[in-house]
Amino acid sequence: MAVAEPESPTRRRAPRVDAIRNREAIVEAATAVLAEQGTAVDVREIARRSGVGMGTLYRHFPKKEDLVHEVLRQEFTGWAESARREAIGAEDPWAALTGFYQQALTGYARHRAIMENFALACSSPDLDGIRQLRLVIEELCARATDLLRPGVTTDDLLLLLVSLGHAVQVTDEHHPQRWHRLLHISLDGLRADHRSPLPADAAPGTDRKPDSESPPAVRRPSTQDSSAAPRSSHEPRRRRTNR
Amino acid sequence: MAVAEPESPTRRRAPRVDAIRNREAIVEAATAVLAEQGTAVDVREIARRSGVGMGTLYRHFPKKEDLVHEVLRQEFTGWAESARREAIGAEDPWAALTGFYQQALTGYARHRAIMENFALACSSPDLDGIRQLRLVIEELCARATDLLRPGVTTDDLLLLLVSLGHAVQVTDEHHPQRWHRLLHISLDGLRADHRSPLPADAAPGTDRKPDSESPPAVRRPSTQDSSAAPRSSHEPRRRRTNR
DNA sequence: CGCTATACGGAGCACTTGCTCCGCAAAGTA
DNA sequence: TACTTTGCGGAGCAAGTGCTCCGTATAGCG
Repeated sequence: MAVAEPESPTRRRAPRVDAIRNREAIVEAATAVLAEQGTAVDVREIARRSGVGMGTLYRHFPKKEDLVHEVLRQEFTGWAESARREAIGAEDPWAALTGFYQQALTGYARHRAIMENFALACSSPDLDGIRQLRLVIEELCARATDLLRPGVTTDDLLLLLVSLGHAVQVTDEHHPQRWHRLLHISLDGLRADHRSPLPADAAPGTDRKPDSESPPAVRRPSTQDSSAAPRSSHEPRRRRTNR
Repeated sequence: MAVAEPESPTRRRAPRVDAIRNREAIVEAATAVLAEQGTAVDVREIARRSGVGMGTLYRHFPKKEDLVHEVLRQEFTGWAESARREAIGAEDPWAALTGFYQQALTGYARHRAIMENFALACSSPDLDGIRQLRLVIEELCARATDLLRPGVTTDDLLLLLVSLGHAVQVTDEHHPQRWHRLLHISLDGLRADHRSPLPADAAPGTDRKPDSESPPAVRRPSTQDSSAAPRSSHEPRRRRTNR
């Protein structure tokens, strides 16, 4: 079957300069808008800010998702690179770790689209920048291993980052510095002077019986819900004999 | 001016039984749906699940917001009551505190609408249930004050709750137990054996210069952005002389 | 300059979602 | 039962949003 020709005989012209300029303007505007408002923005807003029509935007990025992906790719890659530079620069492993959190929470936790996707992407990183970021954290974790309490994993550090990132967003408007206290507390909790072992990640044979105690009345939103519900909760209630 | 008459001369009939039944069905369905999907649900979905038409739903709750508010009121109040019961029941202050977090994160952190509004509502609690919840935490904090590191406030505990609640939601699908490790770490960081003082909440004269170091390139989404931007970032780029 | 491949803009389509309107059914009353 | 008041359902409106279509402009090439 015909493979996409690596160098077609009928060479396509190089892209026009205005096309290149427009593409860059779109990405630039999208970066700002996605940082401010997250991925829920109206595409028209991006088009307006970049001074470009909808047609132009959609030729360069056929789906909104494509544009978002491109922006996130750039942002995460840039983040990973600067984080790696800082990590290499610091000689004290603990300072490197705390510095990483400071940088991340001060600089990136307010980027709405980044934080929206960071959590998702951590489980299945489809973006290369995220993989690189994970590598940096792995390295920080490895270097500080003697200072960290035993059993702390890269995933713990990542989840802490996501968790604190949310705290930053939540407090940003009214108490923009409050998250520092939480970071301080968490980092202290990570230190090696705590000998008590951390609970297992996935608990196959936990001693907590599934649903016997505290959580009252709030149903699990996910699947398995139906196992406890008397009827499929998506089915409309039987309507009373009307009219 | 005429106050709403406490007992009008023309007494309105009591509401019909079917109206009462429908109202309850709506609230019940809305509770489930809001827990599962958050406040972004389609109102039609609530109507369908409660076996009621749109007209009925909107007579009982003229705005979607009214329905959401009613559901959240009930949920937060129930949460606060059960939390208070548990807090009173426990004799060990530390066990009471950890038990509260366990209950909250196991039972309520998966309730999407609750978590959406919890953060917002903590700053300006418009719901009575949230105020009650805060009181419970205040009490837990006061009772455990000797076991907590100096300077820990109710707001710290609340922010920690919001932060960990997000961690629960994020990991719920693929690693449903992982948040326990983070809770363990955070609680250890809260203990009294840490003597290092926590950073100030709002830092009026912080020694960190505003924008001199780490945070690279990510613009603050909120106001004050314009102070650094060369032009109002909401204004479209000057279009090139076209056609 | 003239020609053509390339790129552009924005009206408009399709779909979603909050909410309304109104003809009709049913509960309550006598 | 006859009648009034209250309540009901769901089609449909208005506004928002992702995306397309197509007539027109322009960059690049000779």
